[in-house]
This record gives sequence, structure tokens and C-alpha cells, in this order.
Amino acid sequence: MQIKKEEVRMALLDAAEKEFLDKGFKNASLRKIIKAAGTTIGNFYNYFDSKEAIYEALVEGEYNKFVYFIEHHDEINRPDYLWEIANVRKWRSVMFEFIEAYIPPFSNRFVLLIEGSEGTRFEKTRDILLQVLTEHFLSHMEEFGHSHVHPEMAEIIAIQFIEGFLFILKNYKEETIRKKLITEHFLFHIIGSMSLIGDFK
Amino acid sequence: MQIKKEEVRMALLDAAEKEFLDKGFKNASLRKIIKAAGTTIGNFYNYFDSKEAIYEALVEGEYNKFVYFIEHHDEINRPDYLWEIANVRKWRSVMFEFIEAYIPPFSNRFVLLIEGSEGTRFEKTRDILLQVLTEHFLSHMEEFGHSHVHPEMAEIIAIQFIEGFLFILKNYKEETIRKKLITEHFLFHIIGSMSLIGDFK
Amino acid sequence: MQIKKEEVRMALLDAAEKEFLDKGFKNASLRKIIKAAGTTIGNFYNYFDSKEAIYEALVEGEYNKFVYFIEHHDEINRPDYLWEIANVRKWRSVMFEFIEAYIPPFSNRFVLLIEGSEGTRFEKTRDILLQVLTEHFLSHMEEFGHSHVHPEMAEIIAIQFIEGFLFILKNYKEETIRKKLITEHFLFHIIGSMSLIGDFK
Amino acid sequence: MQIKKEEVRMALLDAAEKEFLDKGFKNASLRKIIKAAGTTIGNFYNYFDSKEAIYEALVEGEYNKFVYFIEHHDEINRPDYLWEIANVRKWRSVMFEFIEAYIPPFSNRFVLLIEGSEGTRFEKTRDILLQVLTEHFLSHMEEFGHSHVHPEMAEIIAIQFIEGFLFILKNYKEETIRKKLITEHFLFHIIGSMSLIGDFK
DNA sequence: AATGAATGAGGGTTCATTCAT
DNA sequence: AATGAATGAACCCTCATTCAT
Repeated sequence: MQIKKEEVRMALLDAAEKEFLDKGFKNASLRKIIKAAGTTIGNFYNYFDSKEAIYEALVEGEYNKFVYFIEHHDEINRPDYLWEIANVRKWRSVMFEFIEAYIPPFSNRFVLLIEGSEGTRFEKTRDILLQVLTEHFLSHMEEFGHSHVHPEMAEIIAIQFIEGFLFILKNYKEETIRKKLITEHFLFHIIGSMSLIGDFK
Repeated sequence: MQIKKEEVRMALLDAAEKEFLDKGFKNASLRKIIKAAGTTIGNFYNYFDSKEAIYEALVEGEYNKFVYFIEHHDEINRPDYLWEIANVRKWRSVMFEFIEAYIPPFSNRFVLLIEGSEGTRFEKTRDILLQVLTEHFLSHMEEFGHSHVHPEMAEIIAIQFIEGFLFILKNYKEETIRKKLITEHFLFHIIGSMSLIGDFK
Repeated sequence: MQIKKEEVRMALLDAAEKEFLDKGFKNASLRKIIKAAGTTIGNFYNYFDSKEAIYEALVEGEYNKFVYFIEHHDEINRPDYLWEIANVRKWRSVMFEFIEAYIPPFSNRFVLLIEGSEGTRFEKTRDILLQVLTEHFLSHMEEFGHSHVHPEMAEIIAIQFIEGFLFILKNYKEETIRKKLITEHFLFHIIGSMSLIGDFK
Repeated sequence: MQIKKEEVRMALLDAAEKEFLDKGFKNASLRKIIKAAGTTIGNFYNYFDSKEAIYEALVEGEYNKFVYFIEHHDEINRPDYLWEIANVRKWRSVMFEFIEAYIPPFSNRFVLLIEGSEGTRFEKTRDILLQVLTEHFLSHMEEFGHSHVHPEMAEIIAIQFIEGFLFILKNYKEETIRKKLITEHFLFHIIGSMSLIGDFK
């Protein structure tokens, strides 16, 4: 056999994904993963070098996409004219198209990368994402910088944005509904951000 | 001595609060708590029956307040007239007063109750809070119920609300700034929620 | 109890000394040590932090003496006039007194330090000893440096010296006989070294 | 194919020799040997029955030669007249010729047999060699048996002799230098042994 | 002849909890 | 009220070997 039996590998990856999502990397039990996959401890190590290795196998692709996104997010042609649209209905449709065009399909594994990486070499990922988003919100806030704006809100909004986004990913797998909810999520944050700026009437 | 020394009990509770906040109930090390409290393993069990018991001692009060809040939150005289205010500046001041009047001081232990309870009998607390908030947002949404409103957003917003709120509690201890940020946080959600309704102009 | 029960600690150290001497640090089984000491796995860690820690507890004192010896061996008032003595009987008695004066009591633990340290932070000890002895023999050889002397012999003799010395320590515990054998051992090497120089008649 | 390919067998033996010499039988990793030989675990067992079997294949020839040597070493025409030579230069040349004539070429596998056999059925080999050499030295000592001779020294010298000899084999592969060093080694022990006897002047 | 998946005992270590003193 | 020794299950990982293909 040239290729290791894909079934076992897949069974291990599936079981690991579930266990890691449920418990996080650190608290996940390799023994339980292995038992759930229907194989033995020794055999696990024919497929993966370590507990961390199977986590990385799950998350690596997502991480590479993530890094690409972080490094290139400035280049995304943000529809800044949105700020000029005063009609939410219109915004909604523009936002939906934007998301369709730019938001890659996210999987459980992205959730795993952001939420379950404590104890692995990816454990800073969530912080990086948080920082980038915080800076993003801060720069928007500065565009409108009124005296009473609280810069601390940038980080708070970033946190919320991430949590809401991950929740959608975790709970809505169907493509259409997921995109609709992400659209609403974006709108919620765009409109919500206006509260910080202060005066619109 | 017959009477247990309060100092020891306090030292244990303080050390436990720190450790639990830092690591969560499950990953906290009882040995480290005991060492930090300056007592011994055996003596710990003169004060608390188990690891879970000291967690409960920390969190019980908050939980009771929490349950009271959940059961009586309808009775809070919500300033529904807010919806009629079209000026964010005005909202902000009204909101601040409302928070001052109704939001009880939240402690680290409330954070602990919501975020660190995995593995204890309180682990459903966060879910209960989430559910109540979800219903709250849903009822508001129904007031404006347009055809295109996504009811799923209620839960998503509830999640974000909780996360943002907890983040403020964790990171801003100073009373004034905390209240200001909570005000902004509420406003963010009120205004953000308008995006769901659709048309405002 | 302020002091951990010395019996158990001693039982563990004794069992460990035997196991480590027999198998070396790396191949020693902690479980076997623990069973031989009549305690349990968990309890072992009340006495020592790790497998390496109990090894270090055994060997540390010897190591410090060793380092002192290495750093001060030049200062030892070597009886160089020995070379002028042509009578082995005389040498023997001088040598014996010298050993009595300068050779500290060596224990099994010194053997353990030199022979069983692979896998610990002491694993270079044997090499250091070997190097110092090699240099020592080399310097003596240079004093008499004839053209045909093989400098490679210095290291070879050093090896033999160490091995013979350790063998005596391992197999002869009784003070008097041990000192006598060490005396013979030294003499063997002194006289043997003359073979390298070449001409005496 | 019916006939096992010699190349594979050789590759395995070569890799095993290196690994066993480096780590000893017990600590050697069969997996590493197999990987270094460029074949697979399963295929290994087509060539050898077990880890011990490949060790035996490496060492068997040397062991048979060794047994022959042990059983016939009395018959070697020892140049006992050496004892009558009082000039080391002369001894050296005689010794060198003797070694050339009687000492068979020793390979890495001999080293392996003596030093790396722990855990195999050959693990007593070193002890046998030690015992034979000890007896040899003892018989010489008895020839000169003075009252103060320590018979224990026979074993100690035997140990040193073996260790020095193996060190030369391990570190000096070039035929001429090896023979020279072995000559010096023998001389060292012959002359050194005189220290035991006591009076020469 | 060759492949590599499968097995399970054993390795060192951590942990909350119990209990005799 | 206080001490800390004792317990044993569970943690991740390595290993030589077996076996179906």
C-alpha cells in the first residue's frame, strides 16, 4: 500500500475535529479521539506524529488562508461608498455582493484555529485577528474622530465581531443562510459603529 | 480551634478567584491555589469539600443575583421611549443614567460564573443568559417585524452582547470608564439593531 | 509533619541508586524504582520533581566534589620526586600516603555520575574527566618527549585509568583494601607509563 | 522472487551495525535502522526474525572467533622470553612482530559484541573475556608471587586492558597506527604489571 | 519480496482527593 | 485546625512485533 488507508486517517481527523472543537486542543483527550476513530493508540502514530500534528493537519490550510487575509486585507477594495448610502436596504444588497465576492468559505476548522488553539503554535492567531480588526475599527473611528469617541470601543467591537462571526460559522452550515447572516452581521457592525460617532439624524 | 479562621478561607478564595479566572475551572490547579493561599492541601479540605465547592463558594452569590435578574428582568422599567429619540447624543445621556440606575456592580466573580464554569454544575449559566437575551432581542425585533428580518440574528447579537460586556468587565475596573464603555456598548447594540429592521432614513 | 518521611525518601534513593547503577539513567524504569521502594507513582512526585531530579539528588554532592577536584587538581602537591625513586617498594608507601591524603572517599554515586549520566545534564562529566586526565598524561609524556612517543596513548591511558578506578570503587567497599588497590592502580599507571618513554635499563 | 536480495540484507546489516555501535542493542531503534537501510518494517522481518536476530547475524562470526580464541589461547606461543629482555626498545619491536603474527584483525563487530550486547544472549561475552584475561594475569602474577601481591589487581588490569584495547579499535581504523598503538598498549600493561611484583632496580 | 497498518505494553508525568497524625 | 504522605486513574508518547495484502 502506497497510501495509508484514507478511511482511518479521515476517521481520526473527524474524531479529532469534534473533540478539539468540543474541548479545545489542551483539554482534548487523544485516547478518546482514537477510540472514537475506532483504532488503537499505537496506530494513531502511524498517521500523525503527535497530538499537535493532527491539530495542525486540521488547521494548517485555514491558517494559511488566514495569514494571506491578514497580509492582504488592505488591498480588498472596500466599498467605502457605503458610508454615503443612507438607505439600509441598499446597503444590505451591496454588502451581500461584497461578502459573496470576498469572504472565502469558512469551515469548522477556522473556528478550531481561532478558538481551540491554546497549547499549540497557533495560539496567537486569535490575538492577531483581534489586533488587526481593532486597528481596522480604530482607523474608521478616526475618520470621524469626535472628541467624545472612546478608542477603547474599537477592541470591544472587534471582540464582538469575532465572536458573532464564529457563532454563525459554528451554527449555520448552509451556504445561503450563512451568507445572509454574515451580511446582517456586517451591517449590524457598520450601523452600530455609527453610535460611536455620535450625531446622525 | 473549633472556629475556622476567616483569613485562611479568604486567602483560599482570593487565590482561587485568580486561578479560576486565569485558567477556567477545569484547567485550574488546586495545588497552585493552595500554595498561593499559603496553606496546605489537607487544610484546604477543612474549608471546602472539593475543587468544585470552592468554585461554588465564589460564584454562588453572583448566581443568585443572576437568577433574580433573569426572573425579574421584565419588571425593569425599560426606557422604551428611547426608540423615539432620533438623536444619538441624547440617547447616550439617557442610557448612561439608566445604566447608573439599573446595572448592578459586576464583579470578577460574575465573569467567572459566565466564562469559567465548564466542568461545574453552573456550566449552563452562560446558556441561560444567552437564551434570555436572545428572547429579549427577539421580542424587540418582532415589534418591528418586517418580512426580511432574520430571527437568527437575535441569538447572534446576544452572543456579541455578552462577549463585549464581559470584556469590559474584565479589562476596565475603574467605575467611571466602565460605565461609559457600557453605555457605548448598549448604544452600539441599540443602533446596530436598527440595521436589522431595514429602513430608516 | 514538617519533614517528609525520611524512610520513604531513603527507600526511593536506595532503589534509584541500584536501578540507575544497573541500567543507567536513561534505561532505568521509574516504575520499578517506585515499586522496589514500596510506594506509589503519585507519591514519588511528593518527594522528587522528576526522574532527573532523583538522579540529581543522588549525584549532586559527588558532582560538586568532582568540579572542585577538576578546578584545583593543579594545586595538589604532586609528589614529583617519585620519578627519582628507583625502588618500587618505596614508591608504594609514598603513593599510599599520598592517596590517603588527597583522594577523597568515593561512593557508588561517583560511579553513577561518571557511568550512568546519559540523558541528564551531567552527561558530559565523564568526558571532562577524560579530557583532564588525558592532558595530565600528555604533560608528563612531554617531559620525557622522545621522538617515538605516541601522544594518542595519553587518551588511551586516561580511559584505562578511569575504568580501572571505577571498577575498584564498584567492587571494593572496604576502606583499607580499597586504598591498597588504588595505590597499586596508581603505581601500575606510573610504571606502565615508563614503557612509553622508552629506554630504561 | 524466491531469493532474498543480498543488497537489502547488506543495507540492513550496515545500518544496524552503525546504530548498534552508537546506541547499544537495547537503545537502538529498529525503525531507524530500517529507515536508514531504505526498506520497510515488514520487509525487515523477511530477512531477520527479530531485532536480536540481526544483532546475532552481525556478531556471530566474531563470537565464534572469540570462542576459538578463548579455548585455544593457551596454545599461542607466548613470547615468554620477553620477561628476560631488559630493554624496552627491544621489547617494543618484538611485541610488534608478535602482534602482527597473532592478533587477528578486529572489526567494529568485535567491539559491538563486547560493548553493545546488553539485552542479548551475548551479554555475558564481555564477562567471559574478562574472566579469561583475569586468569591469564593471575597466572603471570603467581609466577612471581610475592607476599604483598594483590590478586585483585588481575581483574582490574584485565578491565583496563579490555577498555584500552576497545578504545583503540573504535578510534583508530588505520592498520599501521592501530598496530603501533596496540603494541604500546601491550607494553604498557607488561611494564605496568611489574609494579605489582614489587622490586626491580 | 515487499508494504505499512495494527497492536498493546510500557515509558514519565499530573491531578484531585483521602487519611492518619 | 493543620499537615503532607499516599493513592491511582489518566495524560501523551515509543517501541518491537504481527499480519493481511
